[in-house]
Parts: sequence; structure tokens; C-alpha cells
Amino acid sequence: MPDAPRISDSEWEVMKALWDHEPMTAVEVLARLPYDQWKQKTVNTFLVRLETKGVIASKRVGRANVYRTLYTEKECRRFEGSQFLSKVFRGQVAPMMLHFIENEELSESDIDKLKKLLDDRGSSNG
Amino acid sequence: MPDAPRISDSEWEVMKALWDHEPMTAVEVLARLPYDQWKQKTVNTFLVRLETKGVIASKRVGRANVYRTLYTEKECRRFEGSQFLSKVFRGQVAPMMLHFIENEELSESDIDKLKKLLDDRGSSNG
DNA sequence: GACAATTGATTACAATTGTAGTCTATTCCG
DNA sequence: CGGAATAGACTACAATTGTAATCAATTGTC
Repeated sequence: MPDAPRISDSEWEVMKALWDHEPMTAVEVLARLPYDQWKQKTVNTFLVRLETKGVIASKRVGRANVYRTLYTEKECRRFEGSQFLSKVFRGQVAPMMLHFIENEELSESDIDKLKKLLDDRGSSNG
Repeated sequence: MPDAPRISDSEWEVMKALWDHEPMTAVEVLARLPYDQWKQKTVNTFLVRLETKGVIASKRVGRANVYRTLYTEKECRRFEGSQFLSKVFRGQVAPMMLHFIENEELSESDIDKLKKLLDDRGSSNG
């Protein structure tokens, strides 16, 4: 898969709604967004732009367009994640992880899960 | 400290250069940026914008402006980090950490360091 | 002291983003 | 069938961002 194009902050909100319940019409997408976040026309604009960018596709069904994503959330996270890493943490993974461990809320079970993952990771590669 | 204002991608590059060697003049900032990244005037524009945003300050020394930051890199990382977390990972820390563990390069010693941190974190809070 | 070089200040300008409104075609209701 | 509601298409418009160029003041240099 080619790199996902740049997706703006607001476009991300629309994408998340779509990923959760695609395919959807523009009206359904609005309904899935946090109450009163945007007007219908605004959502429409974002859908059009996302399609232009090649991130989603639409099919006419009756008199409505039904949208679906062309990239998974995982793919977009990969792209956005590596951008963030290099921009904010100069590409240094460990300091970034450290930052989040220090600055964000982690439950006991989150911590356990992560430790297990690090164990696996530690033994299976150099 | 109040929240740092929004800092764009290119502005971040300038900030990183400044954090590494402040205070600096515009000419010095350019010299510190990756070779041939921008023209001098472009760097000047970013410095002016950053000052307008209240992220850096300048003092006239001779006929040059000398710039210094008003926020630490840590502070800006906190702001940018929580934005990223909520935008891309819907505010869920553990899935984000997992993502980076799976998708980015971590050395043995990185992994050890992180495990130790998680140990501390696990015992010192609920 | 006149001219060149250096710096900051001001201006420029297109692309992207946020946030819709208007215009038009279709379709449902009575 | 005629008007109202609805969905998409097209248009709008200011703020931010990337990328500088021009204008003007200052300062060395000969």
C-alpha cells in the first residue's frame, strides 16, 4: 500500500467515524460524530476532500453517496505515528515512550500488557 | 505555564534548532538547520511568526535580533503528545504504546529501560 | 562620505484547512 | 401534479502554512 496522504485534524474525526461503521452516507457520518460537532454541509465538504485525496471512495446508492475508506486505521496510524515521532521526538522512540509513560495515565493492566509485549519483543529481535 | 500555542511542522524544525543552541540570531538558526533546508528569509518568517504566537522572544543586540524560546521542548512535547494521542489513538494510551512497540525500532537497552520504568510506574501508582 | 553588504520589516502569494452557504436536481406528500 | 424536503455539486471565504522577495535602515569599507 502506498503512503496515506496527509489527513488533517478534522478529517481524522470523519475518518474515525467512518472506520467505526463504514460504509455510510454523509448523513449517517454526521449522526455518528459527537453531538453538535459540525453542520451537515461541513461533513460533506470533508468527505469530498477525503475522496479527492484518495483516502476514501464513494458509490452512488439511490440519491445518496455511500462512503467507504481506502486505508485502514492501522495504516493511517503508522503514517501519522512516524510523522509525529520524527517531528516531535526527533525520531527517537525510547524517549517518546518514556514521555508517554511519564505523562499519561496507565492502568495496572496496561502496564502488565506492555511489559509482556516488551518481553516478547526483547527475545525475538536484536 | 499556559498551554503552548499550535506550532506547525516547519515551525517545529526551527524550535528544535533553537532549543539546541539558544539564544541565536536568525542567521545562526539557519546555520543550525539541515543543510539547504530553507532560505534565510524563510527562517526569518518562521521566527517572526513564532514570536507573534508567543512561543519565542527576541532582544535586539547590535543590529541583529537574538531569539530565545519561551517554552521548553518538554512542555511542547506534552502539548503535541496529548493532541496526537487523542487525534490518532482516540486518547487510548496503551494501544498507542503497543503500536509503537510493534512498529518502531527498539534496541535491547531501550527495551530494558522501558521495562524498568514500567516497573517503577506500576508499583508507585494504581 | 558613497557604495556595498547585512538585517530586520513589510509584503506576496498559492495551498490547505475549517466552516459553511447557495444552487440544482430529485423525490415524497398531499 | 405542485410544492416541500433532501442530497449532492459548486462556491465562498478567512486563517494558517510554506516559501520567499522587496523595501528600508544600518554599518563596514575604501
